[in-house]
Amino acid sequence: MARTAGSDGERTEAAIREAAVDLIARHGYEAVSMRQLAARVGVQAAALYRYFTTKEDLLFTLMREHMEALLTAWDEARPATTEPVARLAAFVANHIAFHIERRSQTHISNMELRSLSPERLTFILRLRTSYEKELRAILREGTEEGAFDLDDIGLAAMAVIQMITGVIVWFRPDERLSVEGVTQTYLSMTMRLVGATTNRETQHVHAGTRLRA
Amino acid sequence: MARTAGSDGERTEAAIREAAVDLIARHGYEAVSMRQLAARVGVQAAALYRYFTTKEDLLFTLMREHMEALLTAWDEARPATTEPVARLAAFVANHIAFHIERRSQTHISNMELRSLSPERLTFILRLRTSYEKELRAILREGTEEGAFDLDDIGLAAMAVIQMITGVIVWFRPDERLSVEGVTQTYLSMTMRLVGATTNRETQHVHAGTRLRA
DNA sequence: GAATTAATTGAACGTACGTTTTATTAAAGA
DNA sequence: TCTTTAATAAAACGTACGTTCAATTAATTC
Repeated sequence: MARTAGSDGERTEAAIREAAVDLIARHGYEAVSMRQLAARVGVQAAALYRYFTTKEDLLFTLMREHMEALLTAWDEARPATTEPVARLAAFVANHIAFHIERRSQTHISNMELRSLSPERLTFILRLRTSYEKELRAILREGTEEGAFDLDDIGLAAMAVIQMITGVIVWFRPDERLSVEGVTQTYLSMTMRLVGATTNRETQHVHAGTRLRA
Repeated sequence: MARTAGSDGERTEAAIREAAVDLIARHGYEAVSMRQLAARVGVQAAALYRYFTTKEDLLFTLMREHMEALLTAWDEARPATTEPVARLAAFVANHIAFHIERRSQTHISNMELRSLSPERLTFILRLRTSYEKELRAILREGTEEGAFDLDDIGLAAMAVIQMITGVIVWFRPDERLSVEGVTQTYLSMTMRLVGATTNRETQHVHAGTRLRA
């Protein structure tokens, strides 16, 4: 046997990615063998190496694309307004929507970092940091404007990220809760957490507005 | 060679546990080999099997004892009062103190669940659930009494747990922040999150949550 | 329709793993 | 002191892993 009838590189590569995301999210990177992955795709293990030079290269590709997609999603969802509460709400809503839609990829990006080589780990962490910076900027500027009430911006940012990312640990789309309902609840918890001034728009919003660095 | 001079079963077992916690937390369960672990202990791999029947048995033992220790710690820290804010504050403070003190074990219990057999996984998850029930009870009763303002108890409980467990992801004891400072900040974020009635009770909080020495 | 390129198979390589077995020595008990 | 028990080493077993290589067939190009 050799090349099979109807074989197509693009389709095979897509099938590999899809199967890898599912298997790795379910069993963990180290627990999934190349033979197991190949079997799921319907191909021999050797065929995988036409698309990814090593197993780690496959993992890295999945992670990089996930992180880049997250940054892109936020770039597109980012609101024009400078109003802190609206910006924070947009960030949280986008984060939750993205993570629910891509549960498996997120799980991988959170759990399998230690299987990356040092250079690749650094690369992924840089992407993650630049995403977290977005939240910190919102919280910092909102605090400066008096819309939020925070002592420690970095600490609050970590708390918010942990809280809203935690959704994927327990939330299942088919349950009593809708995505919208969960998002609403998390939005209100977030606003309380950061001490957002409620309902009435803050009068002094524009007083101290500055451009971000 | 055979039994070595000064060898002692109890000391060896303790050394195995200690080395295993450190190595597994650092590299992951699957990435740590029995030979690597044995080398760290200063012993041959075969010697490990005198203390743990399999590699998974070792992992399970570490996890079970960690979860039981967590429940015991809360049992001892549980305040006599029924005052909701004080109870919640005690829970959060104990949780953070415990998790900072046992970073590596917590990391293992959170990350390596999928390496357990189904029965053992169920066992560990049962312990975890019974711990989370404690928090839910506090939030439910506090809400009924009007001390908290929550729509969805279960959802709020998950959010709080995720937030306060997240401390171990980034907190390092030797940094600008002290354990006490971090605990205080998380306490106030938690109280806001659950919509606790403020100020008067807040002072009560501070009085009731002195950290155990 | 011949030549070239794309896609895959099947077999193999070397290595590392968890675990078992057997032998051997140290310590404890009689 | 002699016997028993505790603690370990050393070697081996079978297996599964990531990866490579050569051969082979399908699709595309000229």
